[in-house]
Amino acid sequence: MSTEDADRATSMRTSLCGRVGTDDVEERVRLCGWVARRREHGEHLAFIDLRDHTGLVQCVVDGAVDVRSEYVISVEGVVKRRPEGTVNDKLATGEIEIHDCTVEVLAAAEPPPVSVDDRVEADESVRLRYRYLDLRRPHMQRNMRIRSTINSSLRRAMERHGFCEVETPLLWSPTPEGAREFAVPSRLQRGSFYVLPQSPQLAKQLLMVGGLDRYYQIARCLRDEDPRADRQFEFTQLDLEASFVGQDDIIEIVSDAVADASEAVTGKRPDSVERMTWTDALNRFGTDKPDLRFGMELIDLSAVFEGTGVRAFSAPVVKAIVLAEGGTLGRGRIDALVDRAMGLGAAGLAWFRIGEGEGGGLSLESPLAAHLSDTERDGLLAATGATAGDLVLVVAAEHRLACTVLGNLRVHLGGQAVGDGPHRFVWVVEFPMFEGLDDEGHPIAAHHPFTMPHPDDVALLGTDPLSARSQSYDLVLNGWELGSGSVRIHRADIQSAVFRALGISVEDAEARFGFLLGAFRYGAPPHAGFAVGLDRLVAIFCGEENIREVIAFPKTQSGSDPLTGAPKALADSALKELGIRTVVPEK
RNA sequence: GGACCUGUGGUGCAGUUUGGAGUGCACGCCGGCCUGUCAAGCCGGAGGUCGCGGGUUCAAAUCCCGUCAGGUCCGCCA
Repeated sequence: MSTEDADRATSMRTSLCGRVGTDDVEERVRLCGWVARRREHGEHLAFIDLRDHTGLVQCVVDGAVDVRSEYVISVEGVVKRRPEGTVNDKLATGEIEIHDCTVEVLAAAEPPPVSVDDRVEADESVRLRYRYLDLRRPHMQRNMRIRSTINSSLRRAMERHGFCEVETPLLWSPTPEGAREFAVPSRLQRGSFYVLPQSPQLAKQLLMVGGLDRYYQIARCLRDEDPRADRQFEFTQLDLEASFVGQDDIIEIVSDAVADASEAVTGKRPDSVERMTWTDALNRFGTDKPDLRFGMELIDLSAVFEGTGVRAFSAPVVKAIVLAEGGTLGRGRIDALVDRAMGLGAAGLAWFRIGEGEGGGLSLESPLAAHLSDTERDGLLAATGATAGDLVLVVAAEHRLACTVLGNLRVHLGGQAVGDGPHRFVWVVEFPMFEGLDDEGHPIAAHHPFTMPHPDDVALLGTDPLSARSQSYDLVLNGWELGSGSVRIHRADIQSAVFRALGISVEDAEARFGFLLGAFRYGAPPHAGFAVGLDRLVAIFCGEENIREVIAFPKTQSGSDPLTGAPKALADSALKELGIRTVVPEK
């Protein structure tokens, strides 16, 4: 991480706690910060560890100085080398200390309800209630600064590529479809509402029609969907859109930007970013966001069990994963895996412990083993390549389900903590245009209705829409979806065909997206774009498994903010002004 | 909307399985001692609606029901 804190001298301080060193010996300094700890040694000697965002420095003071934990003080004194034998090599400033100190209390403090020490764990709800104290912890300071470093390197990358930063409205127009939107009542037009944008998607397309050529923004997006470890109501994206570009141009630009960010944080650029098709990702990893840090790829056993007599394997697709040395898993653990698979929709999960057979071969141990023919047993062993001590897990189901269930088990069994290992970026391309059917039998847009179909599949829109691929692409890092983008439709005929496939009538489209379609009538350049989820990117670079650790003031899973108490009831007068009556469900 | 986990002095935990007096540990806090500590040390002290409500019982932190809060996940996230 680059920490260029040149000269931070102000009218109140001459240096920073963590920056005072042996070069400053015999210098007179004035430092400001918080009292991290105080160690008393009788009437006329005490040590104060003074903390600011750069670190700790030890101040030697008279025992009469009455300062306590988290007092804000300024200390003026002389930097001295520490006496022989008292150097603390656990401290960056451990070779020196501040002597002859004059201490001024700038603000007294009550004992903090949560420890500011990184080594002391605290419950997250307490941390969030006192987030301002939690943020003082070196760990949170580090995360906030990594986030800032990433932001600035992304901005620099975008500027270098000729992108223009434009701010788009937060008060936007409802476009029913997609994520649930946060509504904002209009005071001047009672009964009407703005919504907070799920993303600046439509705005940035209008910017392309507006001839901006290349737009970017570090944009806040808001979606009223249940929060998770990797999701908050509001989140931040590096949002971008460019004209006269295709998929490869966007992939190149975004790859370059995230490589810059990676280099800014870790000091080295990631290896060239792989690409795989959505179909490959599903078949090999059982997910559209593969974690490439480990193997355990899905193995297709459909051919082995074609026409099988084993009822459990009579399904369109039979797939497996091998858990190396998983044979030692007890029945309890295995049963839990079966439950997990069934919870994900599988009819069951078959398992085979691989053992040493007679005559040097391999044997299968499983409730199903006796039902397998010799050919099936050999086929299973050959296809999986499993060896003695391994555990083979098999799911037989419809194709998509078999893949996703095993993909889930693969991550569950083989996945590592977010912070572990290298950063394995991968582009997943050629997503399907549509995913499944809605209640009325219309295909559901996989990305959004403005996504350009794959050039080879335009004709499929009218005949077999579910087989049509799109020109959309996701960036995946270590199993986390970092962002997605697509080439957009700029031609009216293709847009009509997509709306038709989606079951959106001309009137419907006009009512919902009329402003965009209108804009497209006046000369829309071919354009494409992307959005990088910054919270997730920062979390991974910080080694965090939860994005709340990289957000200054996050909300809980039920959407409240323990610090402010939000959300709260509005005063009746405010409601009246907005023309709102609330209906609270009876308890 | 659903499943599971957690809730015990300011903080982190043990105690809950097998009901028997708010019992214990560590940190912090307050007071005292201490001139080279560095998560200082030693001595003493204060601090509790065992999340909340109900039930079972002679007796509930402990068992049962409900509820609230936090977390993980499913649904949801064009």
